[in-house]
Amino acid sequence: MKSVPPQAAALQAPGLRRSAADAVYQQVKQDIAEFRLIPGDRLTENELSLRLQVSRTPVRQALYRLQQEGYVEVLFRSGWRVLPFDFDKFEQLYDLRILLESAAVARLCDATVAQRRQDVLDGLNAIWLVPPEQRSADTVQVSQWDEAFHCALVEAAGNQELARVHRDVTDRIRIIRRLDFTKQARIDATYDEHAKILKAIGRKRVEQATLLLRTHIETSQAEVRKITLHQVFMARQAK
Amino acid sequence: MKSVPPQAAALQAPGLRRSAADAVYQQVKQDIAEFRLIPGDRLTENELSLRLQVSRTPVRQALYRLQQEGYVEVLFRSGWRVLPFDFDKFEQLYDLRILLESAAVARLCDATVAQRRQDVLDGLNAIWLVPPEQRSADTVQVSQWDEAFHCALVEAAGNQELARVHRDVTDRIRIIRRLDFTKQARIDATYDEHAKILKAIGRKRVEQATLLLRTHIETSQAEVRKITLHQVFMARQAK
DNA sequence: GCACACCATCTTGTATCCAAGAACCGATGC
DNA sequence: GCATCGGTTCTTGGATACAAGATGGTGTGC
Repeated sequence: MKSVPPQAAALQAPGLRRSAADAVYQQVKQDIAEFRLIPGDRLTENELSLRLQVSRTPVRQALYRLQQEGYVEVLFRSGWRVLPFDFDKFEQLYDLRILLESAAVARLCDATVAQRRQDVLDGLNAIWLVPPEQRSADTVQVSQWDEAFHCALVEAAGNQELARVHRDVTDRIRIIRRLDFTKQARIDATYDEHAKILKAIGRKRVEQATLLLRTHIETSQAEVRKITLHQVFMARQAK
Repeated sequence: MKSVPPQAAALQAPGLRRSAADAVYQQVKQDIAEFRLIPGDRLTENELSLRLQVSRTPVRQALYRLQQEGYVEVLFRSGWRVLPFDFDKFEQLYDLRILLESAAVARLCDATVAQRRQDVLDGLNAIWLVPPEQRSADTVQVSQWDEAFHCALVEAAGNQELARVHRDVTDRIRIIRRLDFTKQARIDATYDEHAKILKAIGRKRVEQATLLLRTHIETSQAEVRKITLHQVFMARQAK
């Protein structure tokens, strides 16, 4: 008989061998992003290991990884805490995001555009350069596409390290960024602005493309600035 | 693999309470940076725990952290390996560094310079704006000051997230960057260029300061591009 | 009622134990 | 001589045991 340690079904991704520690990491990160764990919440390793049916070892591995990435902190012999909201930090992450994406778009406008980059741009055009009646009204869908849009631009610029840092930033602002996609007006604006940016890149207008991108992100940043803790709580209740 | 002497003493930092896992992390990272562990070297958790006189638990914690930061990789049930040199990656990290530091310096030149930033600049001036006869000839010292110079500029710009990413980049390129400070000519150039950059920042010449900085880093990048694996090995033998 | 000491409980940090599989080495068949 | 099979050792991933200290509640002195 094959002895298998008891594990929650959610931890066994079919066809994808990942360690228990990875599974715990993904789960907790998702719990934070989807407001099941609220910034400021306390948690213990025992609690998590009981809930996810693994021992403390992979739980600890996951928590330390999340700590390094700035999601949680360990209180010496006194449990863990999901880091409280720090609006300054979001502001700085948005700043960093503008810097990284502007640089990426500037490079995309360069004369020497590889075929692979063109493929990426074609793929994005197929999503964002569509007639108004073909636009998606699904907020979750548009939210995911928006992330993918910005990540794809950076990936296509060719610097993997830059792309990695950008992915980290994307992960960290996700929790607050998604609150920006609840209004239809913001979705429409996103379609309009992404279309303009793509057209500018296609015509290799460096100045125009970077300016449009910067304005686009700053608009989102300004919206996020209006978000209050109260609103975060409301979004959680709605789940 | 070259046998490394036990360094249990280094694990007991007096007055500084840090966990065994932190100590192992620092030790291994330093071993890599100082060529005691060469890219490509294999190592096992048992070996490390014996050498550093701790159990496998903190060793594993440290290794996983180093893996996340891109220093080592785990081979499933077959030990660990210091990641081989990837010159493309260094190139990309230098690119990213130029981007981050240029942005920081541009902000430092802004009209609204806080007092704290001025303090940082004064501190840097005291080191780099000295008469030629007062310049340090100690390559290790200058190498450390060089790192501190660039990090201080970024810190002073006020975006902590940007500074954090920049610190990570600094850590990752250290191993190859220090090979750039073996020649006296490069040390002299560093003094000259840092002085020019500081003066430009002091006069708030944005264009001039960022251009000088970019050229300064690109020079270093070009030197690094000439470095071969052979040279890395030589530097190690000299230890 | 209130401050304080003390003790039981809880939590993380570290050590050790076990399971599953990779690697290696030697014997064996031909 | 050479390939192959088998088992022994080694390695990581995970589970459990133990240690040191933080926490919180309770009882006591006043």
